[in-house]
Amino acid sequence: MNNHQWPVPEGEGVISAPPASSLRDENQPAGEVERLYLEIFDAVIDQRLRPGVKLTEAVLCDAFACSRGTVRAALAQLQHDKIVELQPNRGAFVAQPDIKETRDVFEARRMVEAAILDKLLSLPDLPDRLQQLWQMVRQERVAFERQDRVSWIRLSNAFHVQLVRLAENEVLTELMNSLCSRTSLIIALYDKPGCSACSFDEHEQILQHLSRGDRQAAQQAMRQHLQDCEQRMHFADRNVPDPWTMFHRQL
Amino acid sequence: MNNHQWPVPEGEGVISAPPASSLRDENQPAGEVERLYLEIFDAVIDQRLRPGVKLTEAVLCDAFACSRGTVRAALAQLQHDKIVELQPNRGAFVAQPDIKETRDVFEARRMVEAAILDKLLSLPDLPDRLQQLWQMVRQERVAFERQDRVSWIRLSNAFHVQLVRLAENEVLTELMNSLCSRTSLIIALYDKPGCSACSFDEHEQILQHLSRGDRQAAQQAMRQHLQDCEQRMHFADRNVPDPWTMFHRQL
DNA sequence: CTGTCGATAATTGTCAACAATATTTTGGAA
DNA sequence: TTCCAAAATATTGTTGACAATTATCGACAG
Repeated sequence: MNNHQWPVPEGEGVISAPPASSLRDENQPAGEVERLYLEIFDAVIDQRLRPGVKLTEAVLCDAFACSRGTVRAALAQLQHDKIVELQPNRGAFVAQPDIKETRDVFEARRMVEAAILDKLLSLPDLPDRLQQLWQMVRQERVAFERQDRVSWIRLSNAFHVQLVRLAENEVLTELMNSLCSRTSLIIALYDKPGCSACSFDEHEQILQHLSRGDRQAAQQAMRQHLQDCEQRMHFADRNVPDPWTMFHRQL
Repeated sequence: MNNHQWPVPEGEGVISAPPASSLRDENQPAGEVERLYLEIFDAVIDQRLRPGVKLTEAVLCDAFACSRGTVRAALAQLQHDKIVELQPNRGAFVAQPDIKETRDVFEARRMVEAAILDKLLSLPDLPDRLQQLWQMVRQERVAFERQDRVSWIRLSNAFHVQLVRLAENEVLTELMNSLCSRTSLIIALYDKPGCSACSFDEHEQILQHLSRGDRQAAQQAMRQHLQDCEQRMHFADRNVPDPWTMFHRQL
């Protein structure tokens, strides 16, 4: 299992094997549709499925050996998470967030993550809880140094999600999970590989401020981090995935 | 259309006709499943479907004259929004948020709504935009005075959603929509009808502080408003919807 | 009377076929 | 050749049926 061949927009070749663990919680009993959901979700986040690619139902249910009913259920859920766009009678496409959505997502993240930092700083044992995050930042550095872009994006998201998880609020955790996955799509569309600076460095700084209990500095660092990320997006010469698909989406 | 007979836990009689407009945005082309989604969603928010009630697929597709595939798709989406709980091979139940979830939802709301007030206060033409909200508060008062509990809850939610909408951020709006609907479920479960004080009064105060541009007071009023609402919840003698259902949910 | 086991009934999970819609190809005329 | 129309193909939307699982009821032993 798990070594299917994804539909590729152009001739990008066979994708590498998907990673074992997902960003999302695996608390549910996980039926057939949940498996498909996670499979496609991961593929989009890892950019094995580029934004704008059409997800033909027949291809999917062939790739995963399941019926179209299952595929449709999974796609419906993904649409609800804004990971795919479901056009009536046309089919499902990996979502292509526009400039407005980019602005909204990052603004929401700045708001929510600032509030979360505030709460975290009121925890008495915060430095202890931060241990695992230091570990995570080290992994980020490794992924960055060996140019492993997929792992880097995945770990970068995981950092923010794990940070929220420390607040022990399920609602906020799921919320951040959703925002992070949408951010991944945005990065896939608008970020230039060359420009993706050392964000693990900024993560490290945030951790330092947090463990020192410096509220002001932590807030500022997080705000700057998110703002930097947003401003790395280039909307002019966008990362067009596939002229054929673009044409048929009337853009 | 729209005058179906909902499955009722005990002998609560026939439900009243559902209201015309929904809380949720109706931007999508609205397929068959979207209709079902909204129908069930509204019924839950309006408490015509009480928490814990089982939603049998056959009953639903009989009530709305559609196939089970449609019903399953709608239920899957509702599960994703935490409006219904989908137990594998057991069926769908209207969600019953527990104490922890209640805490988390209200904490998330305090965080997000505080941040939103901050943003709103930076808008130059805020007082103009607040016009429609004054109108809304008046409606709340009317609903409260004629003891129309359903309209009151609906309008109370709408107030918060509309307030967020002024910030012109789609992501935040949808987020608040989700949080408000979950709040409705919580109120249905844990609030005593008698105790639901004059919250429209608190809404009015928030508006006053906002139109005066008094950041400190507005923040405090919103915080207090949400905290009051949360503390009106009584977890001891909970509003048990149906012993039969409760039993089979292993509680 | 209570609790356990087994058969029956009801409900969900999955699938395959059909109808509706959209896309591609084909054919012909300017 | 280029453009337009219409048949042909492909894909999605919907439905109904069947298999798998679970809930209900009744018989029976303790």
